[in-house]
Amino acid sequence: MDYDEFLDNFKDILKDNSLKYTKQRELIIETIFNNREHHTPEDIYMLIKESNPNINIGIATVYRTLSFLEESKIVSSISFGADGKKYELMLKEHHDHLVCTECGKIIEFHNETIEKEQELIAKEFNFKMTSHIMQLVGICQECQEKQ
Amino acid sequence: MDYDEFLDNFKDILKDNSLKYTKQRELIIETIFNNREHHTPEDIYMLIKESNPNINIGIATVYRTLSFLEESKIVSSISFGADGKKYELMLKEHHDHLVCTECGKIIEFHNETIEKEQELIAKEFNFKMTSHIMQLVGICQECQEKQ
DNA sequence: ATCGATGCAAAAGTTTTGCATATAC
DNA sequence: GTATATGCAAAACTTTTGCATCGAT
Repeated sequence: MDYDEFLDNFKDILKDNSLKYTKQRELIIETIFNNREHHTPEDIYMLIKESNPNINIGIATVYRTLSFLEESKIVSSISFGADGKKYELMLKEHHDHLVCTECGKIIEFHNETIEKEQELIAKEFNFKMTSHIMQLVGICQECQEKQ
Repeated sequence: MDYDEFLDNFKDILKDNSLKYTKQRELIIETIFNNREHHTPEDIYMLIKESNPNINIGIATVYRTLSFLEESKIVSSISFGADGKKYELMLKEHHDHLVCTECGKIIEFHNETIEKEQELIAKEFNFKMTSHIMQLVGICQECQEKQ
Protein backbone atom coordinates (compact mmCIF):
# COMPACT_ATOMS: atom_id res chain seq x y z
CA MET A 1 0.00 0.00 0.00
CA ASP A 2 1.41 3.42 -0.84
CA TYR A 3 1.12 6.41 1.42
CA ASP A 4 -1.69 8.17 -0.43
CA GLU A 5 -3.91 5.12 -0.35
CA PHE A 6 -3.06 4.60 3.28
CA LEU A 7 -3.81 8.22 4.14
CA ASP A 8 -7.16 8.10 2.36
CA ASN A 9 -8.04 5.03 4.34
CA PHE A 10 -7.11 6.84 7.55
CA LYS A 11 -9.23 9.86 6.60
CA ASP A 12 -12.19 7.59 5.95
CA ILE A 13 -11.86 6.03 9.36
CA LEU A 14 -11.76 9.46 10.95
CA LYS A 15 -14.90 10.46 9.06
CA ASP A 16 -16.70 7.28 10.08
CA ASN A 17 -16.05 8.21 13.68
CA SER A 18 -16.83 11.94 13.21
CA LEU A 19 -13.27 12.83 14.09
CA LYS A 20 -11.25 15.60 12.56
CA TYR A 21 -8.23 15.42 10.33
CA THR A 22 -5.61 17.54 12.06
CA LYS A 23 -2.00 18.39 11.35
CA GLN A 24 -0.95 16.51 14.48
CA ARG A 25 -2.76 13.34 13.50
CA GLU A 26 -1.28 13.58 10.04
CA LEU A 27 2.24 13.88 11.45
CA ILE A 28 1.75 10.92 13.77
CA ILE A 29 0.44 8.64 11.06
CA GLU A 30 3.13 9.83 8.64
CA THR A 31 5.87 9.19 11.17
CA ILE A 32 4.65 5.67 11.83
CA PHE A 33 4.35 5.03 8.10
CA ASN A 34 7.85 6.26 7.34
CA ASN A 35 9.58 4.60 10.27
CA ARG A 36 8.66 0.95 10.01
CA GLU A 37 10.11 -0.17 13.27
CA HIS A 38 8.52 -0.50 16.66
CA HIS A 39 8.24 2.75 18.56
CA THR A 40 7.18 3.92 21.98
CA PRO A 41 4.87 6.95 22.25
CA GLU A 42 7.89 8.92 23.45
CA ASP A 43 9.88 7.84 20.34
CA ILE A 44 7.15 9.03 18.03
CA TYR A 45 6.80 12.31 19.90
CA MET A 46 10.53 13.00 19.62
CA LEU A 47 10.71 12.02 15.95
CA ILE A 48 7.94 14.48 15.14
CA LYS A 49 9.53 17.30 17.12
CA GLU A 50 12.88 16.74 15.41
CA SER A 51 11.50 16.72 11.88
CA ASN A 52 9.10 19.58 12.53
CA PRO A 53 10.70 22.08 14.88
CA ASN A 54 8.19 24.68 13.79
CA ILE A 55 5.08 22.77 14.75
CA ASN A 56 3.68 22.35 18.23
CA ILE A 57 2.69 18.95 19.50
CA GLY A 58 2.08 17.54 22.97
CA ILE A 59 2.83 14.05 24.21
CA ALA A 60 -0.80 13.77 25.30
CA THR A 61 -1.88 14.06 21.68
CA VAL A 62 0.45 11.22 20.74
CA TYR A 63 -1.00 8.98 23.45
CA ARG A 64 -4.55 9.90 22.51
CA THR A 65 -3.92 9.28 18.82
CA LEU A 66 -2.12 5.98 19.35
CA SER A 67 -5.03 4.68 21.43
CA PHE A 68 -7.42 5.55 18.66
CA LEU A 69 -5.14 4.04 16.00
CA GLU A 70 -4.88 0.82 17.96
CA GLU A 71 -8.65 0.60 18.42
CA SER A 72 -9.04 1.14 14.69
CA LYS A 73 -6.52 -1.62 13.97
CA ILE A 74 -4.24 0.77 12.11
CA VAL A 75 -1.40 0.08 14.48
CA SER A 76 -0.75 -2.70 16.96
CA SER A 77 1.36 -2.75 20.05
CA ILE A 78 3.61 -5.29 21.65
CA SER A 79 5.23 -5.06 25.02
CA PHE A 80 8.31 -6.82 26.16
CA GLY A 81 10.36 -6.58 29.32
CA ALA A 82 11.03 -3.16 30.73
CA ASP A 83 10.76 -1.37 27.41
CA GLY A 84 7.05 -0.68 27.71
CA LYS A 85 4.54 -0.65 24.88
CA LYS A 86 5.85 -0.34 21.35
CA TYR A 87 3.67 0.41 18.37
CA GLU A 88 3.95 -0.60 14.74
CA LEU A 89 1.87 -0.38 11.58
CA MET A 90 -0.61 -3.17 10.94
CA LEU A 91 -0.38 -2.72 7.20
CA LYS A 92 1.82 -5.70 6.63
CA GLU A 93 0.66 -9.26 6.52
CA HIS A 94 0.24 -10.76 9.94
CA HIS A 95 3.53 -11.75 11.52
CA ASP A 96 5.14 -12.60 14.82
CA HIS A 97 8.35 -11.48 16.48
CA LEU A 98 11.76 -12.64 17.54
CA VAL A 99 13.01 -10.30 20.27
CA CYS A 100 16.69 -10.01 21.16
CA THR A 101 17.25 -9.48 24.88
CA GLU A 102 20.75 -8.11 24.28
CA CYS A 103 20.22 -5.36 21.72
CA GLY A 104 16.42 -5.10 21.67
CA LYS A 105 16.25 -5.89 17.97
CA ILE A 106 12.92 -7.21 16.71
CA ILE A 107 12.82 -9.63 13.78
CA GLU A 108 9.56 -10.51 12.10
CA PHE A 109 8.47 -13.91 10.83
CA HIS A 110 5.40 -15.74 9.70
CA ASN A 111 4.70 -19.44 10.08
CA GLU A 112 1.60 -21.03 8.67
CA THR A 113 1.89 -24.28 10.66
CA ILE A 114 1.74 -22.37 13.92
CA GLU A 115 -1.12 -20.18 12.72
CA LYS A 116 -3.20 -23.24 11.91
CA GLU A 117 -2.35 -24.95 15.15
CA GLN A 118 -3.47 -21.85 17.04
CA GLU A 119 -6.85 -21.97 15.34
CA LEU A 120 -7.23 -25.56 16.48
CA ILE A 121 -6.37 -24.69 20.07
CA ALA A 122 -8.87 -21.84 20.13
CA LYS A 123 -11.54 -24.18 18.80
CA GLU A 124 -10.69 -26.79 21.41
CA PHE A 125 -11.33 -24.29 24.21
CA ASN A 126 -14.39 -22.75 22.49
CA PHE A 127 -12.44 -19.55 22.43
CA LYS A 128 -13.34 -16.87 19.87
CA MET A 129 -9.82 -15.76 18.95
CA THR A 130 -9.46 -12.15 17.83
CA SER A 131 -5.68 -11.96 17.71
CA HIS A 132 -2.57 -13.51 19.09
CA ILE A 133 0.80 -12.54 20.36
CA MET A 134 3.84 -14.68 19.83
CA GLN A 135 7.35 -13.60 20.64
CA LEU A 136 10.38 -15.82 20.62
CA VAL A 137 12.79 -14.32 23.10
CA GLY A 138 16.52 -14.89 22.94
CA ILE A 139 19.81 -13.65 21.59
CA CYS A 140 20.23 -12.73 17.94
CA GLN A 141 23.10 -14.02 15.81
CA GLU A 142 24.95 -10.70 15.91
CA CYS A 143 24.86 -10.51 19.71
CA GLN A 144 25.93 -14.14 20.06
CA GLU A 145 29.01 -13.35 17.99
CA LYS A 146 29.90 -10.42 20.22
CA GLN A 147 29.92 -12.61 23.33
CA MET B 1 5.83 -30.37 43.87
CA ASP B 2 4.59 -29.85 47.41
CA TYR B 3 5.21 -26.69 49.37
CA ASP B 4 7.99 -28.01 51.59
CA GLU B 5 10.02 -29.24 48.67
CA PHE B 6 9.38 -25.96 46.87
CA LEU B 7 10.39 -23.93 49.90
CA ASP B 8 13.63 -25.90 50.32
CA ASN B 9 14.43 -25.23 46.71
CA PHE B 10 13.82 -21.52 47.26
CA LYS B 11 16.03 -21.49 50.33
CA ASP B 12 18.83 -23.16 48.37
CA ILE B 13 18.61 -20.51 45.67
CA LEU B 14 18.82 -17.80 48.31
CA LYS B 15 21.89 -19.46 49.80
CA ASP B 16 23.55 -19.80 46.40
CA ASN B 17 23.20 -16.05 45.99
CA SER B 18 24.16 -15.24 49.59
CA LEU B 19 20.75 -13.79 50.23
CA LYS B 20 18.79 -14.05 53.43
CA TYR B 21 15.62 -15.92 54.19
CA THR B 22 13.25 -13.34 55.62
CA LYS B 23 9.66 -13.39 56.78
CA GLN B 24 8.71 -11.07 53.92
CA ARG B 25 10.25 -13.29 51.27
CA GLU B 26 8.56 -16.30 52.82
CA LEU B 27 5.16 -14.57 52.70
CA ILE B 28 5.62 -13.53 49.09
CA ILE B 29 6.61 -16.98 47.91
CA GLU B 30 3.86 -18.58 49.99
CA THR B 31 1.24 -16.23 48.56
CA ILE B 32 2.30 -17.00 45.02
CA PHE B 33 2.31 -20.72 45.76
CA ASN B 34 -1.14 -20.69 47.31
CA ASN B 35 -2.79 -18.44 44.75
CA ARG B 36 -2.11 -20.08 41.42
CA GLU B 37 -3.40 -17.33 39.23
CA HIS B 38 -1.62 -14.43 37.65
CA HIS B 39 -1.05 -11.52 39.96
CA THR B 40 0.31 -7.99 39.76
CA PRO B 41 2.80 -6.83 42.41
CA GLU B 42 -0.01 -4.77 43.90
CA ASP B 43 -2.25 -7.88 44.10
CA ILE B 44 0.39 -9.82 45.95
CA TYR B 45 1.06 -6.92 48.32
CA MET B 46 -2.64 -6.62 49.18
CA LEU B 47 -3.10 -10.38 49.62
CA ILE B 48 -0.25 -10.45 52.11
CA LYS B 49 -1.53 -7.45 54.03
CA GLU B 50 -5.03 -8.97 54.25
CA SER B 51 -3.87 -12.37 55.49
CA ASN B 52 -1.26 -10.92 57.84
CA PRO B 53 -2.57 -7.70 59.35
CA ASN B 54 0.03 -7.98 62.09
CA ILE B 55 3.09 -8.05 59.85
CA ASN B 56 4.71 -5.08 58.18
CA ILE B 57 5.57 -5.20 54.51
CA GLY B 58 6.31 -2.56 51.92
CA ILE B 59 5.42 -2.61 48.26
CA ALA B 60 9.09 -2.00 47.46
CA THR B 61 9.96 -5.35 49.00
CA VAL B 62 7.39 -7.05 46.79
CA TYR B 63 8.86 -5.46 43.67
CA ARG B 64 12.39 -6.30 44.74
CA THR B 65 11.49 -9.90 45.53
CA LEU B 66 9.52 -10.44 42.32
CA SER B 67 12.47 -9.20 40.26
CA PHE B 68 14.72 -11.67 42.00
CA LEU B 69 12.21 -14.50 41.64
CA GLU B 70 11.88 -13.81 37.94
CA GLU B 71 15.65 -13.76 37.43
CA SER B 72 15.84 -17.06 39.29
CA LYS B 73 13.13 -18.53 37.06
CA ILE B 74 10.88 -19.23 40.05
CA VAL B 75 8.17 -17.03 38.64
CA SER B 76 7.51 -15.68 35.18
CA SER B 77 5.59 -12.64 34.08
CA ILE B 78 3.28 -11.89 31.23
CA SER B 79 1.85 -8.56 30.27
CA PHE B 80 -1.29 -7.99 28.33
CA GLY B 81 -3.16 -4.82 27.45
CA ALA B 82 -3.52 -2.19 30.12
CA ASP B 83 -3.28 -4.61 33.01
CA GLY B 84 0.49 -4.35 33.39
CA LYS B 85 2.83 -7.15 34.38
CA LYS B 86 1.33 -10.22 36.00
CA TYR B 87 3.38 -12.90 37.71
CA GLU B 88 2.82 -16.61 38.09
CA LEU B 89 4.70 -19.64 39.38
CA MET B 90 6.99 -21.43 36.95
CA LEU B 91 6.56 -24.73 38.76
CA LYS B 92 4.26 -26.19 36.22
CA GLU B 93 5.29 -27.60 32.91
CA HIS B 94 5.81 -24.96 30.27
CA HIS B 95 2.57 -23.66 28.87
CA ASP B 96 1.07 -20.75 26.97
CA HIS B 97 -2.03 -18.65 27.51
CA LEU B 98 -5.44 -17.91 26.17
CA VAL B 99 -6.47 -14.46 27.40
CA CYS B 100 -10.09 -13.34 27.47
CA THR B 101 -10.48 -9.65 26.64
CA GLU B 102 -13.93 -9.53 28.24
CA CYS B 103 -13.36 -10.95 31.71
CA GLY B 104 -9.55 -11.09 31.84
CA LYS B 105 -9.56 -14.84 32.45
CA ILE B 106 -6.35 -16.66 31.57
CA ILE B 107 -6.49 -20.28 30.37
CA GLU B 108 -3.33 -22.33 30.04
CA PHE B 109 -2.47 -24.79 27.29
CA HIS B 110 0.47 -26.68 25.91
CA ASN B 111 1.02 -27.67 22.29
CA GLU B 112 4.00 -29.73 21.21
CA THR B 113 3.60 -29.03 17.50
CA ILE B 114 3.97 -25.31 18.07
CA GLU B 115 6.89 -25.79 20.45
CA LYS B 116 8.79 -27.76 17.84
CA GLU B 117 7.96 -25.30 15.10
CA GLN B 118 9.29 -22.47 17.25
CA GLU B 119 12.60 -24.28 17.64
CA LEU B 120 12.83 -24.52 13.88
CA ILE B 121 12.15 -20.83 13.42
CA ALA B 122 14.78 -19.85 15.96
CA LYS B 123 17.28 -22.08 14.18
CA GLU B 124 16.39 -20.56 10.83
CA PHE B 125 17.25 -17.07 12.12
CA ASN B 126 20.33 -18.27 14.06
CA PHE B 127 18.54 -17.07 17.15
CA LYS B 128 19.49 -18.53 20.52
CA MET B 129 16.01 -18.83 22.01
CA THR B 130 15.80 -18.53 25.78
CA SER B 131 12.02 -18.38 26.14
CA HIS B 132 8.90 -17.50 24.29
CA ILE B 133 5.63 -15.79 24.85
CA MET B 134 2.46 -16.90 23.18
CA GLN B 135 -0.95 -15.58 23.99
CA LEU B 136 -4.09 -16.25 22.04
CA VAL B 137 -6.34 -13.29 22.61
CA GLY B 138 -10.09 -13.46 22.29
CA ILE B 139 -13.37 -14.08 24.04
CA CYS B 140 -13.88 -17.14 26.22
CA GLN B 141 -16.87 -19.43 25.90
CA GLU B 142 -18.55 -18.04 29.00
CA CYS B 143 -18.33 -14.42 27.81
CA GLN B 144 -19.56 -15.36 24.34
CA GLU B 145 -22.67 -16.84 25.92
CA LYS B 146 -23.35 -13.64 27.85
CA GLN B 147 -23.39 -11.56 24.69
C1' DA C 1 29.51 -8.32 64.54
C1' DT C 2 28.61 -8.10 59.81
C1' DC C 3 26.24 -7.47 55.75
C1' DG C 4 22.19 -7.76 53.41
C1' DA C 5 16.98 -6.65 53.80
C1' DT C 6 13.36 -3.76 55.09
C1' DG C 7 10.01 0.12 55.35
C1' DC C 8 9.29 4.51 54.38
C1' DA C 9 9.23 8.47 51.69
C1' DA C 10 10.89 10.69 47.96
C1' DA C 11 11.95 10.43 43.19
C1' DA C 12 11.52 8.96 38.58
C1' DG C 13 8.88 7.36 35.00
C1' DT C 14 4.77 6.73 32.30
C1' DT C 15 0.10 7.59 31.08
C1' DT C 16 -4.26 10.12 31.77
C1' DT C 17 -7.20 14.09 32.67
C1' DG C 18 -9.15 18.89 33.10
C1' DC C 19 -9.52 22.99 31.01
C1' DA C 20 -9.08 27.10 28.30
C1' DT C 21 -7.99 27.95 23.66
C1' DA C 22 -7.58 26.83 18.85
C1' DT C 23 -9.11 24.66 14.72
C1' DA C 24 -11.61 21.58 11.41
C1' DC C 25 -15.81 21.10 9.50
C1' DG D 1 -21.01 28.69 14.62
C1' DT D 2 -20.37 24.31 16.73
C1' DA D 3 -18.14 20.48 18.26
C1' DT D 4 -13.95 18.25 18.53
C1' DA D 5 -8.79 18.51 19.17
C1' DT D 6 -4.93 20.50 21.15
C1' DG D 7 -1.22 21.94 24.41
C1' DC D 8 -0.14 22.56 28.80
C1' DA D 9 0.11 21.51 33.47
C1' DA D 10 -1.51 18.89 37.02
C1' DA D 11 -2.81 14.49 38.57
C1' DA D 12 -2.75 9.60 38.86
C1' DC D 13 -0.31 5.57 38.59
C1' DT D 14 3.48 2.38 38.58
C1' DT D 15 8.08 1.29 39.64
C1' DT D 16 12.67 2.44 41.56
C1' DT D 17 15.95 4.42 44.79
C1' DG D 18 18.28 6.41 49.01
C1' DC D 19 18.77 5.93 53.57
C1' DA D 20 18.43 4.97 58.41
C1' DT D 21 17.23 1.02 60.90
C1' DC D 22 16.46 -3.85 61.56
C1' DG D 23 17.40 -8.67 61.48
C1' DA D 24 19.46 -13.09 59.58
C1' DT D 25 23.56 -15.39 59.53
